[in-house]
Amino acid sequence: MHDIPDNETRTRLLDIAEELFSARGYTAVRLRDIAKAMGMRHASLYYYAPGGKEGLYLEVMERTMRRHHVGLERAIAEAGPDFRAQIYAVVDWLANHPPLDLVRMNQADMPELAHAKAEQLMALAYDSLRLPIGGAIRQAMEAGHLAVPDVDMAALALVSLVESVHAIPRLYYGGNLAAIGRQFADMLLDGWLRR
Amino acid sequence: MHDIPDNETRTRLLDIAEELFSARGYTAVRLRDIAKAMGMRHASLYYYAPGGKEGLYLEVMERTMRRHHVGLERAIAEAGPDFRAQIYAVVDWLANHPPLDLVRMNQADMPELAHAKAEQLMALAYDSLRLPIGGAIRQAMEAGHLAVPDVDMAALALVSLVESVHAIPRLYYGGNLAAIGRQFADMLLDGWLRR
DNA sequence: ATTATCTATAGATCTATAGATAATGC
DNA sequence: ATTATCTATAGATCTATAGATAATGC
Repeated sequence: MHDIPDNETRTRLLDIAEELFSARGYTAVRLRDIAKAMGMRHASLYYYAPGGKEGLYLEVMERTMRRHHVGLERAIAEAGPDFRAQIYAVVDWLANHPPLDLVRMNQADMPELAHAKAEQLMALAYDSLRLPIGGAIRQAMEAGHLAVPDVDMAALALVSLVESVHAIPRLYYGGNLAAIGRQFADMLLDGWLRR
Repeated sequence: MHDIPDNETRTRLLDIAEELFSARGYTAVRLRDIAKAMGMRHASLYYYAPGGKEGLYLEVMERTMRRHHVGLERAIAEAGPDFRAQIYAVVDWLANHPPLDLVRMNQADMPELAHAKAEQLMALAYDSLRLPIGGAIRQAMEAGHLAVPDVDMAALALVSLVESVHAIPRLYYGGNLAAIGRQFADMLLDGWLRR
């Protein structure tokens, strides 16, 4: 068996696979689709991804989640001490990456994978979002700026709410996902009710 | 060609197909899965659904959305005048029906269907949620109880937020989806920030 | 000799159709 | 005669593998 190359073409494969898997999920993406976007025959994908479709999906999604972990951590750190600025940094980060549909992953993608691998991936996914965002929330809680019933749930709620911009038909918005994401985040921060 | 029967078996088919399509989406559900849950051979499904997989999906999801429209309308009406009670009624309604993943529908399911049918279904989906929930929001706005930047967006945000309970691993919660849904809705109504 | 592709194809799986069969209803 | 299933199978599509081929590197 050949060594798996670690070059530009391979990262391009991971990027393209990420884009497709993130948007459409495990089953709806065919190796053909990935190959077409790569400009090669689907058989050639096995040169870069000997683990086949399942191996590629797992590798790609793990990479996605690790990137989110460090990226969110950094985005929050660079946003300074203001909580809303930190949340906007989270929104901008999420809006500038492929959609992250945790419901679909949980309900549709995971059942197609080996059980142990699936559990491991979902645990990584939750940690990658929970830890950075939860950290920011916890800090603001301790400073007395906000009150949420459960920090982890709140972090998950923010992600789900922001990601729901991908459910808005393209016609409806000007294409600026981050702007709508911030609007959604504002609703969550300020609340609907007048006081 | 035979007439399509309109009996108990057929509604059972629609119910089972709804459960599976709603949870896992168009491509991840095989006619075999539906047949297995029905306790028949997959070829027999064509007796009740001559439109095949695509026809069945469209019919089932249209039925789902129409049911949501009238069901939400009624649930809100029966909740009385208090806005939070109306929102809880929405949460309870959504929590007691199969998951509704608009991002997955938009990004993964629709591209698999005939374009015109897909557009029609998504329009129906948005209207079915927007009209009842948006109605309740608008009324509370006019009464001066709340302020949201965009009523339709707010309605979509609520649905997405509540449906995200389906992203929580079963282990984590006690199984009471509606309770977590209410907790999420409270976050949106009251806001995270202290004032 | 190694690297990065391709063609060809096996094998599995899926949707869909044709036609047989058993049970029920007139 | 109608209704509700089934078996068998065609045809399409998907993943995966084997082995050929061309280009590049030593």
